[in-house]
Amino acid sequence: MSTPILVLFRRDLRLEDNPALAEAARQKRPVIPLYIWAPDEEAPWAPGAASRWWLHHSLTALSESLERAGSRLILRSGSSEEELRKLLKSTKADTIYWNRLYDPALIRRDSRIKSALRADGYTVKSFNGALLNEPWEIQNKSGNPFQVFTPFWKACLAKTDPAESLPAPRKLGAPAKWPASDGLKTWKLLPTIDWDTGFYEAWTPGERGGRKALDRFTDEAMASYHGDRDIPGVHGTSRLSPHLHFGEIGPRQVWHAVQEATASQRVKGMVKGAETYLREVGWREFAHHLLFHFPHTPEKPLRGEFSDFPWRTDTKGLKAWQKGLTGYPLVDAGMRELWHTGWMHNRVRMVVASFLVKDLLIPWQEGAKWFWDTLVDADLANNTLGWQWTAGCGADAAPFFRIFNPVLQGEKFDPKGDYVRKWVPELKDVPDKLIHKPWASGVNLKGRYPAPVIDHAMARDRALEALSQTKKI
DNA sequence: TGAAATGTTGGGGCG
DNA sequence: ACGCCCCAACATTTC
Repeated sequence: MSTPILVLFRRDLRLEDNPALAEAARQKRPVIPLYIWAPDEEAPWAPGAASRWWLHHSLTALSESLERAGSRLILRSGSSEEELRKLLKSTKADTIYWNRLYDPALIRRDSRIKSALRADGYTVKSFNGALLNEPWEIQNKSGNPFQVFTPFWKACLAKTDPAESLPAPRKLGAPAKWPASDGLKTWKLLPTIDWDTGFYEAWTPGERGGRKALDRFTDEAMASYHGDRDIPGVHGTSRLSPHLHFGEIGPRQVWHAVQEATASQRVKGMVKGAETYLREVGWREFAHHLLFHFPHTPEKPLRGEFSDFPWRTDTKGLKAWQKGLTGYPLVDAGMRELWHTGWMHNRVRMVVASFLVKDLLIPWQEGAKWFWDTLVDADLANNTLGWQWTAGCGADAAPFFRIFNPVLQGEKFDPKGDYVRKWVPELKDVPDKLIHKPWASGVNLKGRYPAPVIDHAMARDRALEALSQTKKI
C-alpha cells in the first residue's frame, strides 16, 4: 500500500476548492487530515475569545464533513513541527501538504518547518487557497507593492479570472491505522461563562454555513448591495467575513458565485452590486498583500510621521467605548452588537473606530486589540488595514482630519434609529428625530443611559490641534 | 468610505 | 421698478 499524505488544515476549513486537499485526493493515496492547535506560535496574535468560539464549531463541522467522505480529522496540540514529525514517523507518511498563510509569524514558522523537513527528505508542498493572487504577483510598474487601493485593484482585474473552484473530494483514502487524536473539548476553546448565546443565534460556523451565507447574499442582497451595504439596520452585507477568515469558503468560490449570479439573475442593480461587492473582496486581498510586504504594520504605523502622534492614555474612555457606554447611540449600538454577536456592521466599525482614535485620542492599537479579542472575523491583515485606515497612518488611509460625527453618521445611515434601538433598548422612548442625540430629546434617561463622555465638537478641535503639532515635528 | 467653514447664487420680501 | 437685505441651497475650500 502507498504511503499516506498528511494534509495540514489551518485557516482553510473546507473540502471544496481546497488545493492542498484536492492534490492529496488526486493521488489516490491514503490521506490523513490534521489540525494542530499551537496558539503560542501565533503570538502575540493568537486567536481571541470570539475566534476560538468559531474555531471550535468550525473544526466540529470539518470533522463531520471529513467523516462523510470516509475520513477523519486528527487533532493535535503543542509544537507544530514536533507533532508533524511524530506523525510522519508513526504513520510512515513522507509527504505533507498545506495551504499558505500570510501572517508574518506564521510565514516564519511555516518556512522554517518546510526547509527543516525537506532537509530530512520529506516532500512538503504548499498551495494558495486563501487569495485570488499571491502578494508577490501584483506590483506596480516600478516593481513595488501598491500602496493605493484603486490602482491595486485595477491591476488585479487586469489579470485573467481566478481558476474555477476545485470540487470537494467525495471519498478520501484512509490509512490502515488512524493515529491518535486529541478530543476537541480538551482544548477548551469555548468560553467557561456563557457570553456566547447571541453567537449561536447569529452564526452557523462551517463550510455549509458559509455556502448558505453566500447563497443568501447573491440571491437576496446583492442586487441592492450598493445602497444597502451602508445601512446597519438592514441585512444588506454578505456577513461572509468569518467564513472567509477561517477559509470555510475561499475568495475564488465567492468570485465565481458572484459572476454566475450576475449572469443568471438579470435584475436591476445586480451588475453594480457585484462590482461593488467584489471591490470589497479586493480590499481583503489588498490587506493581505500589504501585511505580507509590510509585516511590522500590526504594531506600528506604516507612515512614519505618526510614530510620535500625541495619543492619550484614557482608561475610563477606553472602558466606556468597549462597553458601549459612550453616550453616542450609534457608537454604543455598534460596540454592543460586537459584544453580543462577535461582529459589527462595517459602516459602524468606521464610526466607532473614528470615535476611539479621533474623539478619544486613544491609540489605534488599543482598538485593534479589542477587536481582535471580540470579533469572530478577527483577521490580522484586515484588522490592521482597517485600524490604520481609520487612524490615517496606513496605506490609502482616510486623512486624519476626516473625522466622523457620530450624530450625523447616525442620522444619515440609521435615520429611523432601527439599528440603535435594537442594541440600545434604553432609548426606545426617544423619538426618531432625536434618537442620535438623546440628550436633546427631553426624555429622562438618568441612571439608564449616559450623557456623552466627550463633546464631539470639542474633541474634533482637539484632534485637529494634535495633528497640527505632529506635522510640525 | 467627512464635516465644518466659507463662498456664491438666486429668489423673494420689502421699503 | 429697483436696490437692498436675508437666507436657503448649493459649491468650494479647509481642516
